[in-house]
Parts: sequence; structure tokens; C-alpha cells
Amino acid sequence: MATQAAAATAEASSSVPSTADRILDAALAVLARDGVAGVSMRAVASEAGVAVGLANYHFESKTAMICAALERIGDRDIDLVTPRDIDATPAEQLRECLHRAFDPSFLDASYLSLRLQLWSLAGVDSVYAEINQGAQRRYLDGLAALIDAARPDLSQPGAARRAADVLIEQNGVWLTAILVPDQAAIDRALARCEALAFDPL
Amino acid sequence: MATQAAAATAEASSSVPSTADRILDAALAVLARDGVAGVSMRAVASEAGVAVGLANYHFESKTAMICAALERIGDRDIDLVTPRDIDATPAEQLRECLHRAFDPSFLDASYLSLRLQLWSLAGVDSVYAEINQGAQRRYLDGLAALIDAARPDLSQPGAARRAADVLIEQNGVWLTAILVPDQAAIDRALARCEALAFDPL
DNA sequence: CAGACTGTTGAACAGTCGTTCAAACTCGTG
DNA sequence: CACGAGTTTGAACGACTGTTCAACAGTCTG
Repeated sequence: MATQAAAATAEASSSVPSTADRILDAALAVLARDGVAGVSMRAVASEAGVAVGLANYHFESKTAMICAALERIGDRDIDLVTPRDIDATPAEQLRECLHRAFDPSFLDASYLSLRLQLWSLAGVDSVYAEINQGAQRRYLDGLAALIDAARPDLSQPGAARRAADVLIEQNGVWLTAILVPDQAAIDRALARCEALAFDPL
Repeated sequence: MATQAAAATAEASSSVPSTADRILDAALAVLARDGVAGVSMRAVASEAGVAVGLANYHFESKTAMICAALERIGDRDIDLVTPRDIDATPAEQLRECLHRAFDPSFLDASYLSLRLQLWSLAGVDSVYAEINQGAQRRYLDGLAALIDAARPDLSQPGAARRAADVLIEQNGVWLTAILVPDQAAIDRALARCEALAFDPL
């Protein structure tokens, strides 16, 4: 089910996911379940229900396959700061996006586990680090743009500053949500995020 | 040098670290540098300058060795909420501990990388998850005790609530510090931590 | 139908993995 | 010196790793 959902986000245009996409979904599933150490070409192929050789046919190497899988995580992050209701006011859009990042369906164990895997990979290999930094930067830019649109009273660097503060708060919640879940603390963090974004100064 | 420092914390009593300690230090060094996937018995033994078999002589298995190494990270976290100056007032102790967690020497890349590895392992294997949860709980308790002592006006659950909020903020900074370093944002987060701990209510 | 092309399979290769173990080494004690 | 207990070594084992590749299936073109 998680596999289908991920495939749907990745290939919204065509209803039936390509083999390469099915392999990537399998890679993400294995990564979330067993961690980096559990990701072998055979495990991924088996999860996808294909033969070993096929993974190497669609991806140049194991590293390339993992990179492609990690890009997907970044893509899903960008969705978080992409307004859904284009008719809403900028302030409403910003508020909705802030809430979205704290939604229980997003604070889901397997997705947060994936984030953690991406982050830990980024700290170790420069190839993965670039993917992660790119995703973080795009996310930060998207957040800053949202705040900029919702707060005409702020300067552009002022909006960027608030975006950086919100990101720290969100990263803290995302991390803590996996380790020691505490819904009340999450709610208070959401309130702080809104304050960081909306409070005058 | 990092190895020596870690060994010193681990074996403060005797000046020369035991072989088991040297192996654990090596394991942490490899873990921080190459990540979970890079930790093999051979790599650790080579880093420690000993033969392969010796690691298995001192530790029952690879998992047991990693567990022992991870316990050390938790121990170092507890130091963060252990007051150094016992003559200082509780409020001073609390403030000093809050600052300590944001000190550049603590926000060091290799140590944060270690934390990340621990966290990602915790999301995957229950053995590591218990170690991590234990460490987080002890840290949270220590922080709550500090706040409790510094704020006689707060109830005990009130202090625990503030500790949880501070933890989210700190986790956010620790994570963001690795991914997109931003000293100004870190300083603002520290200010928020102090506010969370000291503001009346 | 022949041919070319893409997709797919699974056996095979050379490594590396965790773990075991006989052998060697070190040291304090008899 | 000899003995035994505690350390340390590195070769060896079987299982698993990423990658390659000949073989096969399917489809479309001429």
C-alpha cells in the first residue's frame, strides 16, 4: 500500500508504474524497513518481484539506484511547501502548508524513517549529501516564498530568516516524533511555527 | 585525536584505555566516517590496529559491539545535562547546560554524524531503538530536573513539558546544523530555548 | 516469417561479510 | 624454568555482496 502510494506520486501521469518505478518503490520500502545496511540489489529485486539482473539493467549501479530513490523523498518534501488551493489567500496557503508538515499522516513512521536514512547517508557520502542539500534548499526556498507572499510587510531576507527558523522547528519535530512521540509537544511546536511565521516584528 | 578524547571520556579512571575501549573508539570513528554500511568487523579492527578475531573475542557479536558503541553516545548526551559547576545557582546551571548543547565544539560534524547514525539505526532495529530511547529518556529526565530546580514556580509536569519543548528545539538545531549550517539561525534557536525554559507562565 | 530491438531472467564471477578456531604470544605464579 | 590463564593473531568457512552476461521472451518492422 505504501508502495502504491509512492508509485502514484512518482508517476501521476500514467496509471501503471514502469518497472524502473516499481524497483525504486521497492528500494524505498527496503530502505525504510531495514535501513541502509539492508539495501542489497537482491533484497530490492525480491521486494519488487523481479530478477536480480533487472535492477542493474535499469540503473547503472547500486549507488545510482539509491540516488534515484532518494530524489523521490526530496520530491515529496517539495510537495509540503506547494500550495494546493490556489484560490486561497497567501496567508491561508502558508498556514495550510505549516499544518501539513505536522499532519499525522505525514509524521508517519516509515516516511520519517526514510528521511532519517537519507540524512544519515548525507552525512557520510558526498553524492548523497548533494541530493539532500538540494532538497533542503528547495524546501527552504519554497517555505521562504510562501512566507514572503503571506507577509508583504517583511523584507525578502526577513522572510528567509523566518523560513530558516521554521525549518529548525520542523526538523526538531520530525526527529523527535520518531524517537519519543509526544502529541502535545508536537502541537505546541506547531503553534511556535505559526508564531515564527505570522508574528509581527 | 577524536579517538583519544572519546577514550578519555570512557575510561576516565585509568589513563591507558583497554583493548575493548580502543575497539569501541574505532567502531565510533568508522561509524561517523563511513556510516552503518561501512562498519565491518575488519574495518573496525583495522581502525583499532588489531586483528579481526580480537573484536569477536571482546564482543559476542557485531551487533553487541555496535550496541556498546552506541551506549557511549548516549553517555555523552547525559553529560550535556549534568551541571559542571555545583556551586552555581540552579538557574545558572540550567542556562549553562542549554548553552553547552549549542556550543560549536558540540555541534561538531563527526559527533552529529554519529547521532544521526544512532537515530537511523533506532528506526530500523528494536535493539538499537531501546538503547536510543533509554538515552533520550535519561536526557529528557535530566533536562526536566534542571528546569525543575531552576524554576520552583513550576509544577513538576510543567517542568517536564518545557523540557520536551526544549528537546524538540535542540533536536531541530542538531539536525539542521549538519544539513544546512546557519549560525545566525542557531543563535535564534538558542534564544528560543532559553525563553522556553525561563519565561514565566 | 525473418530480423532487430527492448525487457527480463538467473547462473556465474570475484569479493567481502561475520564468525570460528588452532596456534602463538604475554604475563604472573609456583 | 615450567605451567596455565588470559590475549592476540590470521587463516579458513560458508553465506552474502554488486556486477556481468549468455540465454530467452515479447513486440514491432520490413
